[in-house]
Amino acid sequence: MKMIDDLTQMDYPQYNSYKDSGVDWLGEIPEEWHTEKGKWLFNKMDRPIREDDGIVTCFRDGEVTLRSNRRTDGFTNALKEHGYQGIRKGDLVIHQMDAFAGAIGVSDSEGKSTPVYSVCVPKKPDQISPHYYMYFMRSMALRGFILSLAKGIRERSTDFRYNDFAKLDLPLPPYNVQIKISKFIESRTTQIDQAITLKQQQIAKLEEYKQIVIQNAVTKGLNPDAPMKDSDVDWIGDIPEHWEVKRLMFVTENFNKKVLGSESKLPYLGMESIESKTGQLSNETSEAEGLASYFKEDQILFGKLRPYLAKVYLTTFEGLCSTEFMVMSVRSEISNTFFKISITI
DNA sequence: GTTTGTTCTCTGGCCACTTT
DNA sequence: AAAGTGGCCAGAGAACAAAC
Repeated sequence: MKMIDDLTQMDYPQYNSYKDSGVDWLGEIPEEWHTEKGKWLFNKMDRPIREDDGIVTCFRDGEVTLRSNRRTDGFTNALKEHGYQGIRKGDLVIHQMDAFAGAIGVSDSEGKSTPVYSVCVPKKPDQISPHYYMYFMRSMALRGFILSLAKGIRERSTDFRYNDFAKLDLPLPPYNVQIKISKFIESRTTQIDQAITLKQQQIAKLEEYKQIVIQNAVTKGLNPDAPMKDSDVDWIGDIPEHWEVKRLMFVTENFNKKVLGSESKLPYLGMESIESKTGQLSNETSEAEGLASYFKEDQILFGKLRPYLAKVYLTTFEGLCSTEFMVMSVRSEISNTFFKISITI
């Protein structure tokens, strides 16, 4: 928790005075900043390609790099590479079709790309930082700004081309401030990413520990000092002395009643209704069609299909389920919940 | 320049056929 | 009739290509 607090403590410097930018969607900006149209800031390039250029892709996470740096397949490949253009390191690349989803970035590679990218270069390199505008535009994109400019009706394709960019009023902080802002974002996001990685490792460890706790409890009991004996079953190993090993067939009954779904009003559970591993019931109960299996309260449903998904559910009501579930009644001397946990792991 | 269509991958889920 | 085996399918997500 401490780490999160540290990271989210705001320590942004405040400016002494702000002014109205004169642009609706920008609101107030610091006194010493200006605004400029995109076309004043960047030129759209259209470079010829070179012989040994590799293909550069602008990804939605903002990385602009040679394809070969990320993966080798999964791309749609051009047959003729019609209209391909050159890209240089440091170019600001705006993906006309995917900008709305964040595909805007500064290239770290040299190469060629599809013509749907707007490849931009600062008009005055000593006054304009591509990185600052990359962060600015990505932030706008991810907040839905570009989507809001959409003129078309197609769902996952919002055109955002250089001309649209050219018409936008953008903030223009002094150059050294642009650099500062970019550096700040970079170091902050790196820190946050590191924190995320750390947390994920901790979560993974805890998950593993949870499994061990459960597994030990169901296979070895709660008393660590209890005398053990060999269960004579390879995959179980030692068990407490006073335990027995029984085949599933002796503790459960395969309860198998098939019903035509259309003849019943009972709620129906499909495979998708039970969450993997956790055995949680999602609220999606639906109408049964065709043949279904019938179950009563307090029975165990075990997903037979792709059993590694570990879909196990202890029923709390009467209903129908997909025939891909095995319906089992647990004999009275065994605890339902214990059984459920045992077969889930 | 615009718009519409492709291609691939991944994931989760259903179904049919053969064998016990 | 249950169990085992493999194929099929749909939908979402990604990243474009190419035809107008």
